[in-house]
Parts: sequence; structure tokens; C-alpha cells
Amino acid sequence: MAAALDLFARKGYHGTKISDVVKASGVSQGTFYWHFQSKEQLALELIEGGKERLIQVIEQGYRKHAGTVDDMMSSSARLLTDLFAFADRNRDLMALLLMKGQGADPPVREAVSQTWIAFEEAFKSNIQRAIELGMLPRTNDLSLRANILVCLITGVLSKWLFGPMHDVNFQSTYSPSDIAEETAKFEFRGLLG
Amino acid sequence: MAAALDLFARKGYHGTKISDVVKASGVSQGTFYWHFQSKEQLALELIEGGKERLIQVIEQGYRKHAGTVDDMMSSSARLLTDLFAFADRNRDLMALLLMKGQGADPPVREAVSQTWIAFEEAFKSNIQRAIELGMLPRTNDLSLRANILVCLITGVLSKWLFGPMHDVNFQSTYSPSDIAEETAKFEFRGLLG
DNA sequence: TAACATTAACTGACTCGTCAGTTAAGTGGA
DNA sequence: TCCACTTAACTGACGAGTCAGTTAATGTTA
Repeated sequence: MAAALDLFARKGYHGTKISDVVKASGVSQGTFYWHFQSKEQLALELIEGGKERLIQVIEQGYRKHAGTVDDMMSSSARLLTDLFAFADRNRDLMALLLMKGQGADPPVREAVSQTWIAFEEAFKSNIQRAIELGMLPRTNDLSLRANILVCLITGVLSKWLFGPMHDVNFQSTYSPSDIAEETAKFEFRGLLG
Repeated sequence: MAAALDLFARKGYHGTKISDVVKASGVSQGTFYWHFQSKEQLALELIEGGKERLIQVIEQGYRKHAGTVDDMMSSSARLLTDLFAFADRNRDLMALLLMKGQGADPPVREAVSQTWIAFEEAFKSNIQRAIELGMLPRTNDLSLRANILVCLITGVLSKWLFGPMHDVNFQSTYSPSDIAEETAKFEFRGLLG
């Protein structure tokens, strides 16, 4: 239910009343409880669905062939552009995952955490692949660097989407590809060093 | 009230009942409302106090003299080590600022936002200073890079403190200075490029 | 120094609005 | 007449905030 996601994103889990969701989607409360077991269940379904779509974006960016350093930069930038464009199209989802999920009850928080763990895994296998293809140097602290990279990406994502005020309607002056390119440069230099 | 901060950090704003705070601090509910106007007021006071201490840490790291590139690296690492050590000592505060603040009511969220805006400003003036001292190149997209840097730092901070599961009791395998050094390398290469 | 006054600090049972979830009673299509 | 679906009024729990009163410490007066 898109209406519910919008509300969760704007008002947070606890700030969103079932009565609001119901009003926004034009059905009555009973109808809601016919479709969903509970408020929590609704949130979990939203997150689960979002997670799958998010992971798909990253997995599609999986590098398949070796290439030059420039290739690497541009494929990184492309993956990030895809990711940022996806995030832009789904800012309600991203708001829930990046910020508002924290205000929710344990099971919902758990689902959000699982999403980021999956995200990190997907990214890690991309980096691993790049190393195997000889595009990145082997280092012993790979996992730490991969970690830092993911932090960088989610951090940039948060601020680019929601600005300093964590406002869901925030409009950045940068386009997805602007941000992606600049972030890719950071990534590239950081990982390569 | 340290007890309250601990609870906010672990359970989030809405997850924390006044009755819990009261139980944890060993006073009665009436006493609580004699000391604090409201639950919200309590949270605001906690955040305000934390903000001041946090900003102090960064401002103390203010670069005062020009130096070599190595100087820059080490002073960056020192500032980050201070910051990370502070965060480690105050993980309840950081949990509230980095994660749990999002679940709260608008005034509390606003206070959290203001804290990060101040954080960013403090960092920006550090970078500005480094540019004036000729330690960093002048670029036109400084503000974007500064932004990305702050994202990197808060992102790393979150994951280092709370791990993938956003657990306040998470113990990282890295020490403050390990993380600070690795992050500083990332920062350094990212900013210099 | 004893009796009384004042006030700051504290208590815990209570109120009262809010909201997730329920239910009994429809409605329309096959 | 069964079934998928919808409705609006209802319930009950929960939790923030209140309040009438207790305690103890510090004046104040006679």
C-alpha cells in the first residue's frame, strides 16, 4: 500500500496511525485488518518488498569482465547512478530504511537491519569480484574497507535524499549522476590507495 | 539523567516509557515531573547537552598551523581519533543522535537535526581552514566534498559503534584509532584528489 | 527550646485521551 | 445462499501527565 509507505516515511512508524493510513487509502479500518494481520505486518511487508528491489539494483551492477581503471570508474559510477536513481524514485522506502525504521518496534527494526546486511553483502561481492578480476589490489583489511565504503554510500544517500533536516521532501541541487560520480571518485581513491 | 539516556538509546524515544525511566532512576513518577516539564523536555535537554560536548571535540581539533601533507594526515587522524573515542565513551548519546532520534516527535527530531547541522559546520570550518593554509587544493565543489566527508564520518561512526544490527551494545573489533586512521586515509585521498 | 510556618523534594494512585485491534451487521456478485 | 469484501461503531489497554498529600529540612516567633 503506497499510501501507508508514504505516511510511514513522513511521520515515522509510531507517528502513523492506522486511522490515517485507512483515511489516505480510502478504505475503512476493518478492511485494513482484513488485508493485513497488523500494523507491524504491514511495515514488514513494505520493507521486505523494498529490500528485494534494492538488492536487485545492486546485483544488476555486478561486474562481469575485467577492464581498465577507467572502466572500473565508469562502472562504479554507473552502479551508483542506478542506485541513486532507484533511491530517488523510492524515497519513501529509503526514508523508512535509512531513518524512520529506527523509531519502530523491534521486529521492524530487525527487518531494516536485515535489509542493510543484505545490501552490504551484495556490495561486498561486487568488490570481491573486482579484486578477483584484478581491478582492485588485494588487501588484508578488505572487509574494513568494504565496510567504510558502504558507510560512505549510505551516508551520502541519506544526506542527498533528505538533506540536513531529514526532510522526505528535500530536493537536492545535485542529480543522481552528479552525486554518483563524485561518490565514485571518493570510492575509487579510497579503495585503491 | 544518565538512566534515561540509556533507555532512550536502547529502546528509542517511543519505546521508552516514563514509568521505565522512573523505575531505572529509582524515583517516583511525580518526582520526574517535578524535575522535567515533560518527556520531550527531557529528551531535548539530553540532546542539547550532548551537542555542546560533541561540537567541543571537533573545535578542539581545529588546525592552527600549516604543515606538510604528513602533518595533515596525522592531524586528521588525531581529530578523528578524538571524535571516535568521544563517541565510544558516549554511545548512548550517539545512539540517540545517529539512530533513535529519528523515531521521536518533531521537536526532538529538529533538535537532532540541529546537532548534525552544527557538526557539519564545525567540520566545514576545519576544511576551510586547511584550504586557507594551503594544505588542501581549492575546488569549486568544496561544499559537496565536505558533505560527502561528513557522510563518510557519520556513516563509519554508526557502523563502528552499532554494527550491522544497530545494537547499542555492539563491540567492534577495531579500536578508535584503528578506525580513525583508516577513515582518515579515505578522507585524505577523497579530499585531495 | 518547643510550637508553629514555610517550602523544596518527593510519592503513587489516579485521570483521560489515544489508538491498535475487534465485531456485528451489511452489500453485491456468482 | 454462500462467500469475498467492506463498513462504522465499539472495546480495552496503555501511557503521559496530574494531583492531593507526605516528608524533612530550615526558618520564625514567643
